[in-house]
Amino acid sequence: MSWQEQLVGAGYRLTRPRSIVMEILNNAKAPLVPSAIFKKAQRDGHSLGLVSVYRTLALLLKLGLVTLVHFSEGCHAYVLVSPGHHHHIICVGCGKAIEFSGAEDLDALTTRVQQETGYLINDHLLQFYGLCPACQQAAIKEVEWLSKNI
Amino acid sequence: MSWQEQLVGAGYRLTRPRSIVMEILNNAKAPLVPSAIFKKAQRDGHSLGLVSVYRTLALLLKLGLVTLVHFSEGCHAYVLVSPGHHHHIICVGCGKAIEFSGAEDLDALTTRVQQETGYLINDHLLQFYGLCPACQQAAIKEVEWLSKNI
DNA sequence: TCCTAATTGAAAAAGATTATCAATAAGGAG
DNA sequence: CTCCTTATTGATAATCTTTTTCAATTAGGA
Repeated sequence: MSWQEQLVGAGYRLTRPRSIVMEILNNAKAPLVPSAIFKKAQRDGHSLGLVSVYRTLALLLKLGLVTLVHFSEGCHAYVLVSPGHHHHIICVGCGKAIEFSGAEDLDALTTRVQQETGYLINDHLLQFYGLCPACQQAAIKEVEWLSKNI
Repeated sequence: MSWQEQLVGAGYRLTRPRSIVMEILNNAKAPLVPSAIFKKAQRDGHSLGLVSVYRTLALLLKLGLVTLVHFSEGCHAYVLVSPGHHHHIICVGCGKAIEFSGAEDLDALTTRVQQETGYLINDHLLQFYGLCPACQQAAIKEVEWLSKNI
């Protein structure tokens, strides 16, 4: 299914700005930040507002047509690390983050990806997202309450 | 080695603002953004400039005492995804990103972390960073040139 | 071709981050 | 313990990113 079909299928209109953004992303060899997409569009002679770039990206993200790439700089949250532990699992309910060990588990994957892609890997970013035990309990209680009162 | 020793050992001074930031991070149950650290300090009656929070975090990051946590929102770069492929390896030389498959390799780790932490995992973020083949070549040429001309 | 509602763009607001520079304070020397 | 030097701080301002607002535009069905 083409992205146009996905877009229309989800009830959105196929518009000029959306086509421009998709075309630019399609021709890009590296991830682009919104302002870069905006500038590229201008250089290509397209009329496109920066705000529309933001809105289009948010939509494409929702549709799963694009994904985010995290560089080391930017706006992030900070947590302390223990020696040797550099991976976190973050609760999407309350934000609580705890560390977990297991970088070794990535070794096999790292080696394989290096061979397949030809890239020389020297760092990685791995994070899990989920519900902490407390938020799981809260979610269960919520469901119980709903089933009893609705 | 305590963080104070690490700080001083690296040639930095042990100051009030740095202690406050470390204490707040130490007591935090979730990752904190700079402004949240700043507000917490104010609520605790500490005098601390927001700018110092930024500077302190940058320093702690350099020393490896804190790490970044990436939430799904925020300022990031965007790339297209292929169906089923949601992981990227990004060249730190030129920014070029390509996808790789292998989410299955995380299954065992996911299961183990779920058991160990009690979290219910429903998403993850995995990215590799390294040098693409072209940038590796460029790096090799650079070294050759240096060894010949210096 | 017309109509309606989704979408856009410009401007402004809100937030986040960085640069500047005089005032302050950490920590070694005496 | 006091003084001195210099790293560090905090206030202000500048810069940049992202979101909000709202009137004008336009996609796509009638």
